[in-house]
Amino acid sequence: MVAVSSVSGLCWTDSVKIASFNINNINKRLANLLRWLEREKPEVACLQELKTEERCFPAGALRSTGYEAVWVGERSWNGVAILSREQIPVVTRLELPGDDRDRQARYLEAAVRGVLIACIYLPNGNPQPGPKFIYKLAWFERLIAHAKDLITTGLPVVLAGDYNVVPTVEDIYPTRSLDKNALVQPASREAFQRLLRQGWTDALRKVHPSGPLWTFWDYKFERWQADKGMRLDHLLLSPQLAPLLIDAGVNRWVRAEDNASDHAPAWITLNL
DNA sequence: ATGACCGCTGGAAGCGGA
Repeated sequence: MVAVSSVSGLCWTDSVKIASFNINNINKRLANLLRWLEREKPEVACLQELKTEERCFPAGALRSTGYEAVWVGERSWNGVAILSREQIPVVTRLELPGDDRDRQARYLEAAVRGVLIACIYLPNGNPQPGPKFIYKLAWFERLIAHAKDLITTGLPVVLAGDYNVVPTVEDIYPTRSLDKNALVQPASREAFQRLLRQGWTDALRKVHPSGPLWTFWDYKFERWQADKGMRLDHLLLSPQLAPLLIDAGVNRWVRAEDNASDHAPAWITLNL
């Protein structure tokens, strides 16, 4: 918990930082992850692309840094985790409802500090068109259906993760070379907008209504050095949480480090 | 516009990623 003064200056309230970070292999980048946790000290961190079998998840190193964790994983690909400082997250779901045959580790849900946290790794969908794009859109429909159930409960919920969607033209550097890419397709953007219209607030855009807010820079073609990125990682707030939003941003310094993931953490602070 | 990345798998090029 970090104490921050209220607008009135007459009282103090507790601010809770919640972050989402596509780590791109948690064991390969464990030192990067621990540096980020120690410097930024989020109360809650949602991680995607663990790329490790469950038995190789570095729970001990995280506990030594002050974080309890829950996770789902599979060999080589995917994998998601929810980290919480000094409090064990209470798992409510280990998979996204709607398709019993889908074994990919892309969804995890847990209660932390009175908030329901969903950690999301939405399928990339490339190449487009093709079966992977069909899977992406089908997964998106399952997410939209489940998100509707969550919002109906009236609980405080954060939907955090790598959505693999560039929501608008303002969320990517100027280019035409990706026009066929799954991340910018009208069907992908329409699904994201339909999710928002249930009543979710896109927290980073609420705090920063316009301008670049990149969370991903491709390893190829020196995209980081040229600051040609995209906004793919999003934290969506249920209606009762939206008024509690204090601040939001991107920890860009993480992307500049040696051995960095191609994503940087996106974060919010809430006045709980 | 295209493209020169990264890491894993398997044991070589091919893949997934975005």
